Amino acid sequence: MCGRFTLTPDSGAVEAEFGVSLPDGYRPRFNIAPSQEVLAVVRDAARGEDRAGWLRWGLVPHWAKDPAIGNRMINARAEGLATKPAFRSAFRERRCLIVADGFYEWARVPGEKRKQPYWIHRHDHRPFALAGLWERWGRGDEELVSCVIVTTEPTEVVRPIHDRMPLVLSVEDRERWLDPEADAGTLAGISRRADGEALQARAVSTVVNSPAVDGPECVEPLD
DNA sequence: CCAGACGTTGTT
DNA sequence: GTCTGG
DNA sequence: CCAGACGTTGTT
DNA sequence: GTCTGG
Repeated sequence: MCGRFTLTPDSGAVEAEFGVSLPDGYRPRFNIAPSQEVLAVVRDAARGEDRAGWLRWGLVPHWAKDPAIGNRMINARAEGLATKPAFRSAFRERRCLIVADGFYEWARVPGEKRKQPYWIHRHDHRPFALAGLWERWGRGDEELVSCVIVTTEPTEVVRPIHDRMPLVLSVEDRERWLDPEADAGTLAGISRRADGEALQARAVSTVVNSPAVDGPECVEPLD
């Protein structure tokens, strides 16, 4: 699955990769956890351009009575996007890119209780896009704009570590995912497999386990 | 009809 | 054990 | 995902 | 809001 990720490059590298200007408050992050603000790119149909902004991680559907439901809606299985009541409308109308340069997965250590965290990132350390959906909930002061990260089968590099991973989009699929006119077949094709081409995994310290720790020590190789 | 869920992961 | 919060 | 709480009353 | 279950 995907319950923690990183966005460590400086703002210039992110702007260059995605061709957008970043919102206020950008800083490199080494341990982004659910319920926190994540950087996302959405297509602004009115302006005919893509925009980057902050979304709260943990989808709160517009019909939710209690926004705390978002604490549990952090991932959406790609296989169910078109049919699950909680995701269906967002899948049709509100797809987005979640900007990351790596994500964490915890592997069970055979015969032990503890789990070993791994940081999965690109060889070239470029930032990339995770497939996401977003929603608006509430109005006025209460308004909450939230998102969920789509998960799928692991690629070769991730398979030994975990049985799910976020849907990493190729550069070409970013455009298809954001296209409001995208047809169901195209989206299903994209959802089937993450782009694992450039990914590698490194074991890291369990300091990353605590969401309160958000420094470079989270991604340091364990050696 | 109304009531109640609406989700994923991991673990058993 | 299960839920909430980060 | 993991960490940490999990409760009420009354008194300060 | 919309679907499923009773």
